[in-house]
Amino acid sequence: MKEFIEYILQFGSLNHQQIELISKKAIVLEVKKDEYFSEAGKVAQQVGFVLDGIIRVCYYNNKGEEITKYFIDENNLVVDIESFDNDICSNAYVQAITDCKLLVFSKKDWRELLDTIVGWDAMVHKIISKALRQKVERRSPLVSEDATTRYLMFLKIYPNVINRIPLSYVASYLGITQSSLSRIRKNIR
Amino acid sequence: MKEFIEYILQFGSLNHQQIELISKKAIVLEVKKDEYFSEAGKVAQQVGFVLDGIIRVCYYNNKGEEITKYFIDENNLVVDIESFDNDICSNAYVQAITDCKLLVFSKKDWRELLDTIVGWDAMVHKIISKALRQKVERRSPLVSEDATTRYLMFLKIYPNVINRIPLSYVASYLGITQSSLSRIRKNIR
DNA sequence: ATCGCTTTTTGCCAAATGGCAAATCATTTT
DNA sequence: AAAATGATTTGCCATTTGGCAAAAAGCGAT
Repeated sequence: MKEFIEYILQFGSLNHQQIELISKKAIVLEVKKDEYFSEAGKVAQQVGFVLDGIIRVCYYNNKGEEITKYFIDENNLVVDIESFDNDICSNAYVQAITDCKLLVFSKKDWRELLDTIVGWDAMVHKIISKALRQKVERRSPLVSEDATTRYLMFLKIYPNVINRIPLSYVASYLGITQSSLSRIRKNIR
Repeated sequence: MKEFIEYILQFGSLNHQQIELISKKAIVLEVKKDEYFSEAGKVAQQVGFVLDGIIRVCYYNNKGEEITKYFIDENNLVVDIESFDNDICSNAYVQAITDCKLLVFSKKDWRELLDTIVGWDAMVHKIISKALRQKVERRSPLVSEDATTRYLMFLKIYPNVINRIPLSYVASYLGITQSSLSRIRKNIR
């Protein structure tokens, strides 16, 4: 819980009472390795915050290939915001790729907080904008780099992920095959 | 001007007086082909709206290659928001790639509007969020596709850009060489 | 330690893309 | 029209990456 409060206070200030209100709504949810936090074709119902573990967001492209869009590790928010906000079906799977412990808010509670806490709305906007900017900055530069550079960029961005998840997820994130990635790693050593 | 008002009204409602206030602050700016609207190393000073022409946003990567991050065509907002909001130096060039006519707001005027018009702040948030989401959705899927698919995706996203700009910009957007792109176009015909 | 399962590496060859320079095409200037 | 300039295409070959299947390595359960 402490981690989450610290996280949100980066984006604005709240008094004790407001923090208390928010804290009371959060519950701890465990999601086992390979289970889904939310799924394509369904409406996202929760906002989560990763206390422990690694999540990935993925989808299937036209050719049926599974593409990992990004990873989310400890002390980051996890929510399919487009789906959650607009009550529309998501087209992405949000999957735990290690056993995870999350702090979650139901949509009802989350909306209550937005209506109750003055300024929370603006803070959430900031949080979401920052997350979106991060997504642009992280994935889109990969487009113009070769496979080796992509892998090195991945290592910089997610330094504590590489040893905890299957190589195939990283390969699909980088847009290269698993065997290419394996060869690249050999060359780097 | 009409175009801009229509554009912003998609994101919320404003009364006549508010629209008047906003309209009064806007001025028309012409930017000639190849000139810059804002530059890397400087702080973005204006918010623009493209009335006519095409803009691109680009940067130089580690290897000194010029990378086009995205294009902005008619009836879209153009602003280096990170730089503009936080008064920090930008790392991207915003360049007219055809002769352009823009509607622009100075930072001072823009901030005055944010302080004056109730709800404008929220609308701007929505506009920026949508633009960010669009960037994620457009560029990042390219990572996992081959060059031909990337080009076809580009055509879908920017159908009225291809005949108005040099091929080299498209190639740098797609992360492929100009000669590869030329061959791909031959194969598609 | 062994078995069974999953993940990662490797070999072999094919396909895609890059690099560079020359040729072609298009557009503007004189 | 001719010349000059810039953009695009093409040829040739090198390099990178993919595809597929087998081998090797890692890991938990017995």
